[in-house]
Amino acid sequence: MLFADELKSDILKAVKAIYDSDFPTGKISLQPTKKEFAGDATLVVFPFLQISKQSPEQTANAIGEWMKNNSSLIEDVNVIKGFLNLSIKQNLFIDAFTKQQATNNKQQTTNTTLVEYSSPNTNKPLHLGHMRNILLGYAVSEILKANGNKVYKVNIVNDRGIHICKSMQAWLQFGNGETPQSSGMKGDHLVGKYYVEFDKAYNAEAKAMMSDWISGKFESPESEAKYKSLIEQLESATSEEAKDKIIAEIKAYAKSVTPIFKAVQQMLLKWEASDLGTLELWNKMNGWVYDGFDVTYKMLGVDFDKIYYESKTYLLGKEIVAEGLSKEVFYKKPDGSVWVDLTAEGLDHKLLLRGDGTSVYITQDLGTAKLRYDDYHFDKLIYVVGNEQEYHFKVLKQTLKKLGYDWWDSLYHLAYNMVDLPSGKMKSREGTVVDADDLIGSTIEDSEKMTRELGKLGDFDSDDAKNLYRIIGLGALKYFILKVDPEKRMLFNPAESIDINGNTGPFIQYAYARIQSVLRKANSIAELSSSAHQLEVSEINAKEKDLIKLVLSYNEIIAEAAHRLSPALIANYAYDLAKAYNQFYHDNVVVDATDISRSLFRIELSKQTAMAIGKSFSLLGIEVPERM
RNA sequence: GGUCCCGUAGUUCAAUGGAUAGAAUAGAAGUUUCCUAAACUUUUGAUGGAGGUUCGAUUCCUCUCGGGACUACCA
Repeated sequence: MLFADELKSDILKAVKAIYDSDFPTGKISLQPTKKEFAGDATLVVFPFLQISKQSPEQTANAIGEWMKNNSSLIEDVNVIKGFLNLSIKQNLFIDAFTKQQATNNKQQTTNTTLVEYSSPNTNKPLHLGHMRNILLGYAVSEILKANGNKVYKVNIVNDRGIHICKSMQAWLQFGNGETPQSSGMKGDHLVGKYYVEFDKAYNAEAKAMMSDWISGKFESPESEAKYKSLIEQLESATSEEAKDKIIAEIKAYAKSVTPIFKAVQQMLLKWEASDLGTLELWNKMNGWVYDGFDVTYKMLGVDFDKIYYESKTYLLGKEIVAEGLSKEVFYKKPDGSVWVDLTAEGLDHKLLLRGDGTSVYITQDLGTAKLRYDDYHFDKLIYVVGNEQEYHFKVLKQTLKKLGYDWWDSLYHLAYNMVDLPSGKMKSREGTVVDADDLIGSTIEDSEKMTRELGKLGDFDSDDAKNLYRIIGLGALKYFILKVDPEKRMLFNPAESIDINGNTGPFIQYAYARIQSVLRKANSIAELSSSAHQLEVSEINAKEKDLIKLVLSYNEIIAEAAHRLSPALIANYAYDLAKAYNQFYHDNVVVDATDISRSLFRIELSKQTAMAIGKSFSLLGIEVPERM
């Protein structure tokens, strides 16, 4: 809050003077005064009652009286119940505002922070869930940067494994050599298409196989034995639940022995053996995907300082596992698998290495965490990952702790909840995902439609207009996602698309564009631009004061948002600015040739407001238009 | 079963333990001689339930009812 430190210091003096008692600064509760009451800052006096031994009103009156007589900050006070409302002298706001330009004091820290976000698989295009991740990761990075941290944005691409082999196999079987060029499809969509093709073929083959089994035809003695034993279990199962479980097991088994799946498994083995043909195909298809992702990342305006590839890092964790074994913090089971016992930490036993010596997800994450520490010696490593992986990150941290890495507590899992559709959860298998590129495209189309309906095109040429639709569409989309607290599930209705009125990106963009228009008008008035007048006002009205307060709280908001890793805070701040400006605008003539010093002041206020909006939005990765 | 997250106007979202729980949208009613009406003004309407701690609880604790996630030799 504005002047909080100065006020607190005076309040302490008051308490000392009246009650002859020292009070801990941290326990002073100061908050902005609510709109309905007179004043700028409100002191909650309940904490002082122990010292004062008086009623809340009496205490508030006593402190208020002292402040009014002795504090150089205070103009007036009023008491309502246990709340002391303090009115701060107007000229302090004016002074602070006019000095603002010179003292844009951004705190500098030497903290190195890594933010990992996006982390896509290379077998399908990005969807709405990824967008929440990407926008959150980018915004958090920018906010930390603005607060003086040294930030590196990193991405880890899951470019290897069974999933990409599925797309590759389907492409070989059904692709007829189709490429992004030949099909005109974006590379990631093309590869995603074959992932779906795989799933179709896979299910069809499994179904055929099961009907063969039912009619007594078996492609191998192993299947026959397995099937018959499962059927026996099914017959002896008593509960519906147990039966369902066995049926699911039969289905899973059928899938695992389909020809297409066996081909995929072969392919993975060949990949791991560095088979040239397989690697070539893998490189080719991953290349398509990267080209596709790049388009989407660019469209979203996000970037990375370093990209890690799992194909290069997936073996790293094994050394750590060996190290843990030698330190005896891990243990080996008779089958050769390696485990860590985290029951003392309230977790469970966790597998770190398979019996056959291959690594699992957590093995890789141990490895990449260490690699990153060696690369950057970070003070903090923030993982932007869905909250369904909370358990995973707890295990990861505790395991690193057990290994004795003193940076284990620098890892932070920034968890976000899933995005719901009106029809329920998004499921890629059921085709109920909202594709990121489609969504961006349709939002931009909507903004175009909206703009045309409003007849806003004016003197825009077609490139300008196109750019504007893009800025507004993306602004609406990004703001919509970022204004929601990450921990909350959020509901997204693609049919209704994105709001463009109300607490939205375009509302704020509009306020910005309007200010630019005001500033253009100001420039066109020769008297003002050539004027030697100083920025001088002695009095301000309520709307001006509201706006000044907001503009001046910029640094504080950034610090708070960085502390809480909360883009939503910035989004709300930008909205408050836009709203306060609109209200200010309707109550005041900004550019008034008859009152030059007043105009200069209001123009400066407009400028500062626009800057604050622009900076806030740039932290969120949202562009702001010069006109709209 | 165990662990974790979420329940706030019809709807989508806010609220470091503080005042009469804010916005937006939808509904009702207004405002364009003026720098952008994608704006502004007025109005109707909510903390799942029961206890507890506190001067004071949407917030903290316990129980309960709903929704979800995790609890894989998948990543």
